[in-house]
Amino acid sequence: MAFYRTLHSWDVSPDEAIKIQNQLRNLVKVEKLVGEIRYIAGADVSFDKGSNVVYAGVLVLKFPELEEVDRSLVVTEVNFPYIPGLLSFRESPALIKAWEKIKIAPDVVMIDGQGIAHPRRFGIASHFGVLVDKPTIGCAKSLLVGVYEEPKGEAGNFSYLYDSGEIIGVALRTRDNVQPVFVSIGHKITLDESIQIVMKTVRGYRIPEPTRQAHLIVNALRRGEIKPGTRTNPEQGSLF
DNA sequence: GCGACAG
DNA sequence: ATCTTGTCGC
Repeated sequence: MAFYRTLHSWDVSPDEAIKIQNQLRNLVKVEKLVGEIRYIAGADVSFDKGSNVVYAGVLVLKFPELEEVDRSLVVTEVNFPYIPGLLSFRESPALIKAWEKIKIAPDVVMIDGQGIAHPRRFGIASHFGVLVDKPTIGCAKSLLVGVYEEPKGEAGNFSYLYDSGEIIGVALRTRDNVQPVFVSIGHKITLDESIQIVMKTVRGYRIPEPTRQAHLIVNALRRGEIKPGTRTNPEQGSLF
């Protein structure tokens, strides 16, 4: 039963959603991580074609081993459409439902989407971070806003992402000569730490393990290959 | 008005 | 996001 706070309704119009973002953006904190990282979580959602059924999941991995220690998978419905800049209002409700069932609260959460690399500096990673009051990192596969120079070809190189003259994130090469990912601060973390953590959780694929594993698991859930629930669910047997 | 636009 | 086989390159 991980903690989270309700700061607003999800049953809002796009215009109201924008107002909420402009209000909550002031709650985002940029600060160094406190203490060592013991657990890192990955969160993602999956959909069927033109369906409003959402399959959401939060996976908790031990750091730096990246072995799964907890998971929460839920199936719900959504009606808010996908609108660039308002992704959080479509995916966060389901992610929060999965989050509240987690037993092991992670020290940092990696989310498939932008953090402050957003028009109003309040992408889904920042929004989710503020709601669960945990450090979060935004790791997106494509660009939403900003300009950047192509980073050098080898893994580990990055170039800053700028928007309106300010640095909002980086284009980070996680694999040699492979399309970079876009990393930005979500909440309660620094950009440097975010970059380091992403690189430390990359295991041979472009996408770092937390979000990659979360993506694989919610897709398996959508295809009916696995059932919703928690790692500590009686129906699923014991932990180890 | 035109083009861009996380998942 | 999702629909999908083969194909090019390290």
